Amino acid sequence: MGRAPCCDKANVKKGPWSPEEDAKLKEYIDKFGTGGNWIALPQKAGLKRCGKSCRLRWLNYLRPNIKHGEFSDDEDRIICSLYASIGSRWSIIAAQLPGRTDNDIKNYWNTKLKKKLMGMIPLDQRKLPLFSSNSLTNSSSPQSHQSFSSLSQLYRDCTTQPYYYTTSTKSSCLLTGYDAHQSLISSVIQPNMLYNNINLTTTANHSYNLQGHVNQDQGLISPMQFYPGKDNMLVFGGADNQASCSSSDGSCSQISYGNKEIKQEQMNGFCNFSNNMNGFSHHQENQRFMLDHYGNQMNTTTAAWGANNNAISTTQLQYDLEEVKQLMITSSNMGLLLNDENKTHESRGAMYYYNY
DNA sequence: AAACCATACAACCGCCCCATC
DNA sequence: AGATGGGGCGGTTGTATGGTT
Repeated sequence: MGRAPCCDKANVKKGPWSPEEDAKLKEYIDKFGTGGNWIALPQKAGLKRCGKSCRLRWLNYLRPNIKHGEFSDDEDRIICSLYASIGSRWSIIAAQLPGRTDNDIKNYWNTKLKKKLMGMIPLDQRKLPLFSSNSLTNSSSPQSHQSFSSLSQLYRDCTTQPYYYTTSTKSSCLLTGYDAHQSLISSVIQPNMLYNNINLTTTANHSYNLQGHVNQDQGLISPMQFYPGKDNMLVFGGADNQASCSSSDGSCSQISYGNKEIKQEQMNGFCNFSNNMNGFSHHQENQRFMLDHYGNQMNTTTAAWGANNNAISTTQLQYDLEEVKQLMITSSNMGLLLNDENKTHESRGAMYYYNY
């Protein structure tokens, strides 16, 4: 048995609001407020509208200081950045943009911004290519501890660096890289977890060692939050589990991506394997890798987040557009990794929660 | 000028979660 | 414990507007 409707659907007006209705609603709320009861409000205000419709009209259009019109570049950046971090939680995003409503931002995202960003990512880069385990094991030794004072360092160009770092914190690591075609790939590596061919262990001094395991016919399947879907649409995460493929011979015809099954024809470039020991060498020329972690700095953010959902660390917003573009691809599964310590592996939209 | 089409935006719907009574 | 209402979301629809044929 479903819920009782909030109003008599047959006797309420629907469709666009007239100026008279707007005036009635505004006048009533200006005088008496909402009274904390939207359902009863329309009758009191003399409106033949559903309470929810009144609420929506007020919140999205009539309340003071609503900003309409073009979004600025700064607003674009904030929306992209937050979307990459927290997914489609429009109300939280709207809270960072004074005068903008969640509905406004949602519409803007769906009709303009998403397309704008898609246009910025060339088709041939919308792929998730090979990330050979060989590239890890070819590194002679772990690098010295690498700490990051700001998230902007996340996208440091590691062209001249070896392919992994150890980190000095207790969080998981985000491993990202580019293949020979400059396509971005990314993976979350969790402590003491054999992840495909890569193992992350904690050392005595609480640093992490990231070790690749040489295996002739296996590579790393990247649990990306972004992959090329039908009609070249961007598809963002939204799954319970990371991508996985148990095939050991590279003949995987289907992989699971959370609750989605992605068929071979859809995942061209998504799942790739190194089939020979020299798999790395032919990528070496243009390959760039970097390993980063979300450590103490993000934990500070976590504390703020826990106290106030709207408290987004400003440092998280200081990306240039290029970084935002990459964030779109890389960070949606990491953004909440430490944002809410009380939730574990909850799937909601494009977001992941992990608990350590 | 009229018909058609694409786009942007406002608004609605159904569902869910949570707080309150 | 269950009912109710507020708030939020994704998805969708309706309408106005502007461009093209």
